[in-house]
Amino acid sequence: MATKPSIPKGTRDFLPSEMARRNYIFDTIKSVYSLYGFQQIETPAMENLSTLMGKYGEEGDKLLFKILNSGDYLGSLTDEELLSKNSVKLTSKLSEKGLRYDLTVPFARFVVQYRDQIKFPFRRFQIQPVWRADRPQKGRYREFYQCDADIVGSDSLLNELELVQIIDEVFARFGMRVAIKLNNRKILAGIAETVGAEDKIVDITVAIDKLDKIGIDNVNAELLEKGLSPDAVAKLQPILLMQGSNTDKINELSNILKGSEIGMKGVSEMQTLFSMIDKAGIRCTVDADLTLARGLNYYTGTIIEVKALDFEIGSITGGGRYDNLTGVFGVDGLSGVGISFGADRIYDVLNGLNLYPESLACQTKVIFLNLGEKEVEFVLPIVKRLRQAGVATELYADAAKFKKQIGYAGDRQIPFVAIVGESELQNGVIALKDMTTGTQTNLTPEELIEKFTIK
RNA sequence: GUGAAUGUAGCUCAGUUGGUUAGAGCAUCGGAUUGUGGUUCCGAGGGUCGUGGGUUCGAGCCCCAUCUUUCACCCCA
Repeated sequence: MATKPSIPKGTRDFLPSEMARRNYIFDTIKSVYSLYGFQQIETPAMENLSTLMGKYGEEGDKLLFKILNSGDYLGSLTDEELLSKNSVKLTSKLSEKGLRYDLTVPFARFVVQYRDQIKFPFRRFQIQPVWRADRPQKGRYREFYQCDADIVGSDSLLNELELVQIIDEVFARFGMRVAIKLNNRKILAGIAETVGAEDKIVDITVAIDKLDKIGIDNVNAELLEKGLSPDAVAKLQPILLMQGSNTDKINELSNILKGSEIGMKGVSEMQTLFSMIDKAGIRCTVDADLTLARGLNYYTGTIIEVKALDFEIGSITGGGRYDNLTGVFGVDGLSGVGISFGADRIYDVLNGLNLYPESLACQTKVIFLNLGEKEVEFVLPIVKRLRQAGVATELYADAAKFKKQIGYAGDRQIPFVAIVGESELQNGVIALKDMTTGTQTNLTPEELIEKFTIK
């Protein structure tokens, strides 16, 4: 071992105790998805670069991990190409595969490819890692899990409602307080149209997305810098500073945007969605937030973002509607809407707030100590019967010192220790020690099995 | 991609203005205690001071490069 072994930057190993917590997160999300009728799929870690490139904007392309072609990948290059040192050009020759950047684009590819086998509207969920060649920092990794649920092939706003309900249910199960923020890309388009800067919609959304972070003055400065006219910036102010209840905001918007057809469409969608949310009885707060933009530029309708209320971290869940995602793969007219839980950030929040259930500490319920050959012979069938009854049971493999064995049980946080030594063997009983209280009782094998199976 | 900070034992850190064999606590392992842990006492193992250069009689300490981790920007889960 010449150098210390290590893992690539922005990646992580997970110890058993961490996996127990992570599985709790995945299992919770999974069971809620299933409850709403979503079906699981998986796609490969790597995709053809042609599938990935150009779907996430210029920035996104830079953040794609590319996989070097196998074999003699330099052989086909001309000297001129090699000496040009043009990374962008050479990349297309050296690499034709990349690691997936998110789950939505591969899903769009999947839908197009299997459209003859899929029954629409298609509700699928997918829990897999994605990779981004970003510089890691707090809550930001190069390999992280997304937990996506999407509905494809339905325009109904009922889908948006169900996604909001899923978010509500999942975070209720986690015991986390969150705020759901909603906006609509059509409203943003309407705003751009109303201030007379349709072509600047991306710049506008990116800038106003930062409002609560950098303040109104900086947002205005950025807008001007991006080439927006002072007049347009002035017109934007009442929208940026809009206050009040969701209904107030929607009413005011419908007033401001009445000249914009697309804007009014967005307002009406938002109105419908909020009235459904009111009737459905959502536990967490749901706010209309006009400064919510979200970076991914394929969203075309509702956009959703979730923030934790008691922990400082980026958004922990996001999503929205995209009218024509499959269009880039040659199939038009399929509308989709989806959300993605950021499992790694949720993990950070649950860790920070210590919100895990007690039962996660140890899966094993009981461990039998190994106090000699005869004792093990007696214990072996009991262990088997416990396992058949579904009780997670261990048997200490080595006839080590008593103290060492019971110390092992303590360190592993195994709640019960079953002791069979010389005297227990003679009486045909098992001494069961409750590790949390320290009390110990003698039980017959039948009593022992009964005790664990009744619970 | 831009700008900063950081790096000494498995972990958290000491380490005097550069000066002999680099320390502590926790953790690990062993013993006191041949059947009772998580809270006793004793002992042991473990570091080419992130890596590579340089300055110096001499570098953990000063300089340069590089990598790692962390933070901000960009962007995002």
